Amino acid sequence: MPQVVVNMEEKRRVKRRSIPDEDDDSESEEERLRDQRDREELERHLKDRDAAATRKLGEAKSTRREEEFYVVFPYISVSGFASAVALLGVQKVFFLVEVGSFDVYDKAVGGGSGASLPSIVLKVSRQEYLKKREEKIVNQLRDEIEDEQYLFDGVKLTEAEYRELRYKKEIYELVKKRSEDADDIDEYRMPEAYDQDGGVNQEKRFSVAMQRYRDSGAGDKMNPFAEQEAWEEHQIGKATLKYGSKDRKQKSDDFQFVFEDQIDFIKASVMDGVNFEDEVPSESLDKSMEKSAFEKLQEDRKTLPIYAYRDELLQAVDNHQVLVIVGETGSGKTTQIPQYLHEAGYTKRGKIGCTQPRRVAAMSVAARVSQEMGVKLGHEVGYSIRFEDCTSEKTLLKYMTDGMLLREFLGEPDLAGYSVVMVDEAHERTLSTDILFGLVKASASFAMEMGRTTIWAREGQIRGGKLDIARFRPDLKLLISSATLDAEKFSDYFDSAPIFKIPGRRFPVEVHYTKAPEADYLDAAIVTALQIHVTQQPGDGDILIFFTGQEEIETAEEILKHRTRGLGTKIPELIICPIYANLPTELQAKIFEPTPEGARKVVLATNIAETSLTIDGIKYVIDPGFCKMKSYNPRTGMESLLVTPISKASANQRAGRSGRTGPGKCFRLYTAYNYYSDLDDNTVPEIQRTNLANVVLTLKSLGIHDLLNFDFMDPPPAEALLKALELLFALGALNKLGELTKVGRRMAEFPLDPMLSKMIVASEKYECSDEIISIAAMLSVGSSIFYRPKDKQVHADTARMNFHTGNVGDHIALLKIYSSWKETNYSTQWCYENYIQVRSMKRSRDIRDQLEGLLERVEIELMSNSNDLEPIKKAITAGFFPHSARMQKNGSYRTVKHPQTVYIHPTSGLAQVLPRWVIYHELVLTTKEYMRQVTELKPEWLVEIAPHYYQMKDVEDPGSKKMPRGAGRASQD
DNA sequence: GAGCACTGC
Repeated sequence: MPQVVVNMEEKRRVKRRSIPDEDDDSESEEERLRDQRDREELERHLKDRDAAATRKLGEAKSTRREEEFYVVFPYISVSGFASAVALLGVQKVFFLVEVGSFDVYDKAVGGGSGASLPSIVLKVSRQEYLKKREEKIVNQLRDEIEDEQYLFDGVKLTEAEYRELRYKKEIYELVKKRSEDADDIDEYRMPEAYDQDGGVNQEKRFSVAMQRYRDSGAGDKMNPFAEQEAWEEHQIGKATLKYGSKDRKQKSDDFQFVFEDQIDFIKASVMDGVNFEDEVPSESLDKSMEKSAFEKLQEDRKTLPIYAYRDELLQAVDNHQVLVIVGETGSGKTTQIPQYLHEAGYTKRGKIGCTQPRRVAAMSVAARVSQEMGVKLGHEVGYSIRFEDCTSEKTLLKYMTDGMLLREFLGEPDLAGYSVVMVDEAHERTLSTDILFGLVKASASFAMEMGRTTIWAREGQIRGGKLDIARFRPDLKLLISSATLDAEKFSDYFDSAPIFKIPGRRFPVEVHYTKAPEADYLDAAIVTALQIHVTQQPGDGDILIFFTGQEEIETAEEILKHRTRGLGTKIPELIICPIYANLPTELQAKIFEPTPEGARKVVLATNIAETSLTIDGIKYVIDPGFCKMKSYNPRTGMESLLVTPISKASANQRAGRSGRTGPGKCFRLYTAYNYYSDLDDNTVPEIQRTNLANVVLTLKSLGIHDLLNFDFMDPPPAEALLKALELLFALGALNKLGELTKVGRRMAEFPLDPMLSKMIVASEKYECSDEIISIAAMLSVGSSIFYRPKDKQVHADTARMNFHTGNVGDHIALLKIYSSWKETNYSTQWCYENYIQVRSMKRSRDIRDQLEGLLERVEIELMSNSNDLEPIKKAITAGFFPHSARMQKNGSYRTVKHPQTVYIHPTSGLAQVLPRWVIYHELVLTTKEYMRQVTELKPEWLVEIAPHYYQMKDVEDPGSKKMPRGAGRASQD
């Protein structure tokens, strides 16, 4: 029976593991010793093949030819074990693994007896194993190759065909010779029971074995050899031919691809499937056909795993103010919980809000729930995302993006309209959820200090991390839903809030690791994909490979095309689908097209496929273990994108992508040891690696003064906070006491970086708000405006330079782009002609519209002054004066305030012009320290606009400035 | 002569 696991018991268990010194030493000591033993075993294993650890390509590859390797037998019986030992010439039992758990090494057991063993990993001799495989090659190749002999004589071959054939022949000779030498084939015979003629007819033997395997099905645990056979078959298939194939040429290609360059995987664990067998009961299917769609939806609701927990859940919500809900994918938590709460009457006291990290999620979930409730979207059920508020007075269930709720917080700090707030997907730890948590907790602990009475706090009264404008809301329920890993952490953060667990529904996923680290993961990924493609039935599932970015995806695409080119029908068709966020939308659609019969799709994706979009039909996931991650250096104010190893949470998320429509497999291009010891448990939360200027402004405008003591779940580096405070002070958003000024209050209204907000606020003075909001909108869509296809780079670049005539600077160029587009009545054709991405332009139009609305709110008149660029540049300077740089003699630049050497980004219109003084939008660290989006300015503007920040000595002639201190040049020189 | 993972307001 389902049960509420509210749970001190559960908590204690986990505590014990993480804090070993606590009360029960004996057990943790034992655990520690066991861990150590496992570790030692593992390290020994690693030492055995230490050459593998090299980063060099050649060496790493050579390790694939090691003399010993490991075979995994899951669910094996004792007799099965004995047969396996005999069959494979086992040299050593390496260790035992419990299947069905990630904690392979954690839970490895020492003994080998017992009636039902868990999985066994055996160390076998490669040579022995090869012999066995080769015997099969001989049988299958012989006839075909002999058939082809005549080709050498009569027919003129192409070079490729000739080599192919020769290669095949060589292998044949080699194999034949070896099996003749080793006249001990019988030693490797399949066990008698599998061998109807007791003997020599190898082909029959294999087909019998294969038949048994097919009959028994992959998941059949009654047949101890089923999985083993499947595994072997897979191994054999990888190295040789597709079993039963009639296409000769295909086989030779297999050799070309896989035999030479094969990657060995160890199946290490299985992510258990949960409840995947209890789909809609079949007998109810017929009945439901007759019912209305609405009734059917109601029935579907009852088949969700969460349905069984409905009453307990409502009880738990009733009893606790904060509840952490652990619901795995497919449990139905996002759609059902708000409905349950509504049915239980919570909506009588106020709305139920449910936050999502992504816009599409908020929209689609709302649409689904409105269907289930039989109401029109936007009435009782609605959603609210930026640019689109689909709610009304009637709305009771409101799905929204987390950033949207944060914005609402600004206008309504007690969330008066809500009776329940549910933060979904909290484990993703977006910037907004982290801030929301801090805010809610501050208000909750404030409530606890003040007791049960409802209290209005007077503004400014309470300091030290507590809200001063929030009203205590003892009736507000907070639900936090998260994936398994983080639940304890959330619970601890919210003063041991109870945890409610709901099982999910997904299919099991086999996880395979490489035996040795792969030095070139791009190549390894491609080889693995081809291995899968060639050896597995087409049509059984598509492949998803994770890469770090566009460039990698493009090269992978080329290599794949190159390797499959000219093979025509020799291998099943392979459809290559690249996907990344910057890919034009019409090309993105390709991945959602169903795979044609007899073909296989291979999707080359960035992280976008990890959470943001789901592709049906994926059965194989290849995970090289890297992604690009933004990091921010608060000291230099420099951002950079670094290729970083992913976290365990990420790796599991990726693996799970293969088990959405059926059992899946995940091939990790790193070793199990890497996984357990090198990968972090969780990705560093965004709040710890980003520029906090906007966060600080938001919190300040909510009346939170003491940011250094604000209770963040994972506090950001103090340096980043101080840097943000310093910047806000310089911009005039905060006064010397760190309090929000009038300027700051206006700035906080804009959903932009504070420097952009300041630029807009300052545009009032320079009477050019119309132009400035266009620039701000263009700047905030970022760098995806220009479209630069590989084959038309020159055209794209000349098109771009057209906007730079007169060396007006990048900001003005962006303005020109926007206004030209507007003049063509927002023409798509115009965008194509100028190599500009329509999507980005539409987005900047949306942002601009929003900003225009907000101008009214902060009472800034929309004024245009397009003929004179100087006021526009001055307004930009008013926002970006801390980002000034001066040219040095060698053409590099030096930032004025916190001196460091930087360069103009080559894509800038001013890259060749090199003005004496520039102002830049952002610093990025790529191959060099670059300033992106640069505009020329007059140095005296700095002193005029920001006298508190610059003095004359900062901006005078470089000649005097560059001299060392006290070198005798007075500043008046 | 570089190179922009992904969200969100």
